[in-house]
Amino acid sequence: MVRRTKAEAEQTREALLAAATQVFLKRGVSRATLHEIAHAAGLSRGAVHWHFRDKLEIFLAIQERVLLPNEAVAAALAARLAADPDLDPIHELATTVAATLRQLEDDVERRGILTILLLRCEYVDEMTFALQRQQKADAAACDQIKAIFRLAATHGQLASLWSPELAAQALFLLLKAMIEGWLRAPDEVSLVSEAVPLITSFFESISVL
Amino acid sequence: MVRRTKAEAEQTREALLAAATQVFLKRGVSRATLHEIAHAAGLSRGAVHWHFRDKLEIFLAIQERVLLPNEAVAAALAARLAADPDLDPIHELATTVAATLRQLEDDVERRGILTILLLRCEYVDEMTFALQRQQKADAAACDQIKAIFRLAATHGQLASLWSPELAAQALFLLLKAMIEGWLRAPDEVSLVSEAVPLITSFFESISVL
DNA sequence: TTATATACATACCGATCGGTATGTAAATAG
DNA sequence: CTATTTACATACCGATCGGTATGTATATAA
Repeated sequence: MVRRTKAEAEQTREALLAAATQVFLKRGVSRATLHEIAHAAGLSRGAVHWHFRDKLEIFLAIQERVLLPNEAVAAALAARLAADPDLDPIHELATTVAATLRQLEDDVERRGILTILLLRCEYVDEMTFALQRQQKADAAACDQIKAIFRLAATHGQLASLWSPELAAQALFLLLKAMIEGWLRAPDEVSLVSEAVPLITSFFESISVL
Repeated sequence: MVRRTKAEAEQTREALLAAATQVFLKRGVSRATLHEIAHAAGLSRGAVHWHFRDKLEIFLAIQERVLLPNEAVAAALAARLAADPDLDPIHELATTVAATLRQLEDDVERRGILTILLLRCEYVDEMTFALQRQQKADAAACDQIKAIFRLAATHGQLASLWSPELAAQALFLLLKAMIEGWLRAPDEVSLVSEAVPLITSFFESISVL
């Protein structure tokens, strides 16, 4: 067989990850075979074992390629507020949420990976590490949203019914559940058109008029 | 081996289902072996194959033993309102949600099964049927909650910001996400103490004062 | 009481899969 | 230009697992 250059080798590594994503999606992580992954990439198991120690390493490499939805919201929001600290925090939060949902809806690869994380993976033994990672990321994102709402509360923008922590928790949970519902119903539901009215009502409902 | 009476045979069937639940929880549905299940029940694979065609049949039998959380809320609520149609629908809904959460928190077996459905199962090939069943149950439950809020709206109890459908959807999603978060964090979180304040704020927030 | 069906346990078998050892041609280092 | 390493492909091997066939003692029907 022809030996490849370093650049070509990197390409085959990418091809293996892309193939593994498809195989994980179609067959689930457990049933996915190293041979299936190699074959889907037009390669042999030798290539797989050269680039990755085992299936877990492939899975983790794929997982690290995506931000969880709430993570993405928190990251985008932090970037915006860092660029212009005078922006209205709640307004920016609402805008960022909508923008993140719009981006997500069109990103087929991210949707695939998130589907794998949610519906094609059994979090057991070595895989529990992956779940812990997701939980930490979610907790961090929720904390960032809480900070935003605390800021909003000091500006008197939050209705008295909602503590900043409770409002953040609610938004976090709504986002999570909406996206999970979308991932569960392939092609039946439009994420943005279902989610935006709901978060709009939510933001109006927790805001001081 | 001693042949059992019909009643004893039914007991071993139950023992196999209980053992399978534990094995699914610890090892995930995919990795769970028929031998593991049999061994956990103190039996042999012969017993498993006598009572069940294959692992899928065991899984489906276990799945049918539980109501999904939102299903349980809808069912309990329907029973209450059937018994006394003059009850205040929103108040009963809030009460039923809290009661259902309380029940769920103490029911170790249900928690285990729900954990399997959420985190120990890859919904692929034959398993997609199980996911479809869950989706249908969720949709039905959401529809029942919508009906409650429509009723409340006709009584003028719903704040104008929230359409009955949107309010139902929001409650449905909040419940779902809270319970999923609880299932993901074994023993770290108390479901009731985290969830009740949130749904309380939610109900106050969507209600007309 | 006897025949049959039941409720399992045991044994065998073929398929599959991952790890590893090995082969090999080309890239790259010297 | 040669030696070595790289980037794979191929081959072998042992473990595992599910299906099935078979054994068997007892409950139950007649």
